[in-house]
Amino acid sequence: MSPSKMPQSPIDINRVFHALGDPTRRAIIERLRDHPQSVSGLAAPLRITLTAVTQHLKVLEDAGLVHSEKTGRVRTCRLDPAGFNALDQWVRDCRSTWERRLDRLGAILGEPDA
Amino acid sequence: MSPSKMPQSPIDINRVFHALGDPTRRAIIERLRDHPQSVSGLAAPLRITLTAVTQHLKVLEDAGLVHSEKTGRVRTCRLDPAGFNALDQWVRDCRSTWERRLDRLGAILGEPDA
DNA sequence: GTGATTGTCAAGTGTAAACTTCAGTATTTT
DNA sequence: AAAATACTGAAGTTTACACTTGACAATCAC
Repeated sequence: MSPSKMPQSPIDINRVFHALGDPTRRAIIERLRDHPQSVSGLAAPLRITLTAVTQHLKVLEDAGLVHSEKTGRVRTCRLDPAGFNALDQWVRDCRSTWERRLDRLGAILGEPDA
Repeated sequence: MSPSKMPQSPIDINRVFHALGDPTRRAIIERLRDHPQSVSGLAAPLRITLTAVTQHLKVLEDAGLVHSEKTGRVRTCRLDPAGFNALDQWVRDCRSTWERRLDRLGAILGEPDA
């Protein structure tokens, strides 16, 4: 594993959920779904200061949900698949467990006298 | 649509994310993955009071992630698919948008002179 | 250069919410 | 009936965090 290939630490699902727990941050994410945005571009429709947006972006980046890079004086933000993959995995895990339970239930119902 | 078939209001994704934003509540959910539990059964491994667990359960139920019913003096809690379906849908929506973007990118790269 | 745009940092405020305590209500056990 | 079990409700505390202000840094436009 080349160290140069590990820019961000492995996703902490804790951070992901905390990040998504805030409505403003989800609003930011849904804006980023359309296309990458600058910080002020993201701030415009939200009724909060630029500073607040920057703080939200920090949380989203630490969660691996957003990636950004600064070119000149403008920071361009885009969605980062990493966090979403982790989230998807968590949901999948939850679902798989109880589908297994349903399968067992189905087996029992299917063979009532086994 | 029979009114008797609509026991809980439609899922509010806002509540779902808020509910999952707390580590203790996710711990509760992961315990419920194994099998249904009583309130005190859930409280045992957590280092908080029974009251706190009850409060967390209220949040989880309002989010449609947990369903419970009281029989005698014991309340039995189990996972509720409704909230998880809504969550899954949200993740899917997010992912689909940017995969469409990747498709467009792929199309452009595939036909550089179209 | 001057001035406008774009963002960052440090420090403070205010509120939501996670948790506690304590008192109370049903149920089950003996 | 008395005691234990399993919760529930009201009210207070304390911490976390969303947001602001104000000062500053860097880049672009003129």
